Amino acid sequence: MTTMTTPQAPRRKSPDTATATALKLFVVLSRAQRAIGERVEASLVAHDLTHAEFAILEALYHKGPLLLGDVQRKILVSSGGITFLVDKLAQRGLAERQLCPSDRRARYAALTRKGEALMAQIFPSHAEAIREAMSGLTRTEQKQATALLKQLGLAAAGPAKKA
Amino acid sequence: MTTMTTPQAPRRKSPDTATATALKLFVVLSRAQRAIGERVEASLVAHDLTHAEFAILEALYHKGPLLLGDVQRKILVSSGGITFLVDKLAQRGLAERQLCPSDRRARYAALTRKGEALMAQIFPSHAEAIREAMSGLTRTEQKQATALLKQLGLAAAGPAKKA
DNA sequence: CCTTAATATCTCAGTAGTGAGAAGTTTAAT
DNA sequence: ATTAAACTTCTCACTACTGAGATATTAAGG
Repeated sequence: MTTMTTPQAPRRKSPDTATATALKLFVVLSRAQRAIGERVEASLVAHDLTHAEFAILEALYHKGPLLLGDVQRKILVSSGGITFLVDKLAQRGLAERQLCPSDRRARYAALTRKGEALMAQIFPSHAEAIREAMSGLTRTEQKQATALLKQLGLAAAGPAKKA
Repeated sequence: MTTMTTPQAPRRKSPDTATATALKLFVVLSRAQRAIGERVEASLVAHDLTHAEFAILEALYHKGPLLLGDVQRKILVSSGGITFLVDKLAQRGLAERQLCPSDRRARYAALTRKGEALMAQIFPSHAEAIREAMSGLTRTEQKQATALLKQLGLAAAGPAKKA
């Protein structure tokens, strides 16, 4: 601590360039996702919705009633999370559970009419907020980025890591 | 996948294609970041470090002692967060606070020798985990993605939103 | 049937932070 | 010096979940 007067730069040896390239991508990926996410979330707080809550409403809005497990896998929350989130939406009258006739363990989540109406009202401005948040890239660039990120995400999510 | 009009059951009217392009990018960006983040985090749990904790250690490891405010801005946590996180690292003997001679409000965070040793041990495998997580793209593709995401992130973080 | 395993949801204690406001300090202007 | 404004860190109540285990149901095999 006190005695350690570093007389030189505290730089370590730089990693090899393949790793350096990956590290750089990691940083910009994290920052871009964060910046975009914050802008999009700002368009939801006015309606008192978290990103996960909105994601559920959006899934139900575009696909109709879904089993809780399917919603869970689609929006990537934990089992406890989907129960909690659907509870919150149900308490607000935006969504409801429905029985599954063929499997009594399972439940559907579905929008109520109020939930439908809310989504019809706010989805367009949400989409517009995303379009605006992405406006740092041209549409062509957005498509390039989409292709690259899809490939990256599938490779990272899919195969288990190996040495 | 450009303009297919499917007048069908729970399908809503599709957004214009500029918005559709942005929405698609939003989805793949979120998913890629999540998949990558989970893989990288898996390389940290073995050392009982969260991503934010590691980010602090990494900043101090590569830059030497930093004012708490600078660390906060660098790793993008709240003011309460940086206090909390440095407390945790200090309790584990990995980091410590130091007085700032020129400003008695401020504190430096710095690695202890134990923190230095830990980073020297785990940083290489962390970098390798990132390289591995990014291996779905070639290095050329990684550089393209980095350029696009940097542009996207800067545009999204920088200017305040305007319609 | 009965047993065992697999699956779907729920419960609830725990986690990793956030954010508003407080306290102490510095700066600039009076 | 005095005041006010701006800054830096800290406190703490709160949030939005996670994840392990519980409960209920279904599926497969003997």
